[in-house]
Amino acid sequence: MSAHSPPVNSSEDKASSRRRRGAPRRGEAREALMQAALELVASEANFSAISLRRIARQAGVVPTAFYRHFEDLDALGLTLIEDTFRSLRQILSDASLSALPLKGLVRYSVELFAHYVRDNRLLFQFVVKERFSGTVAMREAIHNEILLVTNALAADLARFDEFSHISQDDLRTISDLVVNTVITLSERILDVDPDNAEDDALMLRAEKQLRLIFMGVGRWESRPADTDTTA
Amino acid sequence: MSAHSPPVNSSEDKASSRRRRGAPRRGEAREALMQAALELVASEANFSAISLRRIARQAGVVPTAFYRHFEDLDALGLTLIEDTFRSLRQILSDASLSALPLKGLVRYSVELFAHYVRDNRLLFQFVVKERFSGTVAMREAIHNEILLVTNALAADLARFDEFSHISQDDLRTISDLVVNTVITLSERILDVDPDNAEDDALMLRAEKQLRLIFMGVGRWESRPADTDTTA
DNA sequence: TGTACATCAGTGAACGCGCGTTCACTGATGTAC
DNA sequence: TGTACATCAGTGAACGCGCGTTCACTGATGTAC
Repeated sequence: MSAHSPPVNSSEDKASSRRRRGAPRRGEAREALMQAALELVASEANFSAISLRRIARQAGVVPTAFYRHFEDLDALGLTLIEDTFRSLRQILSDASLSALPLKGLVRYSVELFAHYVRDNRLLFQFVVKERFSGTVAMREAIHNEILLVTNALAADLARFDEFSHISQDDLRTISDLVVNTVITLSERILDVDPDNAEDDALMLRAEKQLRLIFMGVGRWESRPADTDTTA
Repeated sequence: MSAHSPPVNSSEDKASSRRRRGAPRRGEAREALMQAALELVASEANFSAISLRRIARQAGVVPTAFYRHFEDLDALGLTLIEDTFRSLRQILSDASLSALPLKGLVRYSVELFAHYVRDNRLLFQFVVKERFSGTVAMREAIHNEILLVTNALAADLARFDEFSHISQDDLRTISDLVVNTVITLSERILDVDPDNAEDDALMLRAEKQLRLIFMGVGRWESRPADTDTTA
């Protein structure tokens, strides 16, 4: 650009490079800020590395507008985590897994969960990144929500006759292993291109691992005997 | 402090609040910078949230000294990850697990690993925090190192007669599940006070989960038959 | 339906601060003789 | 052992920049009449 260019150009350039979307309509800024934070975290960094000003810019809003909706960045982060898990809890209770026959349950659950993770990519990417690196409040919130899911799974498992020989405590230990395996699956799905066929291989592996676990449960006694190969 | 205090005091205050340790001796600054980064990440944030200047201050060194040892912060981060895993690989190969009897191996491995994690708290806390939230280069480095450990475990398992009926591919799937379980154990140990007795409960749970997995392996066939409860 | 008014979401200027990086420098350490 | 010199780890001043937060403001929307 020559020094004689009319100033209006540089002003337009500045506006387009600093704002990713048109200014949101009145009342939509809160949603726009949350979406902007998710997009920035997913596309380049973690939450602690993006600034309030960058989020506002991405949302098409002036930095000070942020304070109309959130006290600070922490509050925004916690809201995103609450949103993710409120919606996950809904999905899981709608699915009412314990009403289904045990046969085929593993495949069905893995597919349900993988589908849900793909449908909520940005939210899950956020949670995965912040689970260990977020603020104490964010990490505790995530940890507690995962604990709720684990306990709910243990309660669901307790309703199957096949597991009646397992103690409550052992059912929680088993659920913990299952939940960790499913979390690992989500982390991997999120690491791969959205419509990559590799997803299928990841799901198959997780399925195999879960079936392996339930095979072990078949032989499990809550006071394991010496039949244990590695005791 | 009154307005009449001699200026020398404020100068001393400033020095002590800005420098955590005495200036390192010549040639020790590189180590001091790495240690400072680990301390800051462990005690308050993740790597992307701490600045070059904070690290230098914590190390007792002027900010520009940083450039004598690392090209930028990324280079420091990658060095810390390489260090962690070089040392972990050493431990694991020294332990030569495949030379031990299968009986008792789970307990022995869990204890070895937990001990090692506790002995290298800061390094592991760094890796756990950066595994998903670090730069692409850091995440890839960590991912690749974990893959190496998983493959080594699969190779070790292949040497046991007890697993001769399992295909190479399934051994990797099993090793993957084992490694993920052990990673989860480390994350939990690191989340708890260094000398907290809760560690024992965490180790017992991980041990149970691993024994459960190996019980499943006993029933596993590489082309699983209909005996599978949940197929 | 039309008008006056209150509310409050969004604005834009301004502030002081810590940041990463540059540069020319200093002075301790190791080496050659 | 003693001296002269080269190296280069560590220094300190300086820069321009984006940051979070404050403040007084504007003007669109919803409500009362």
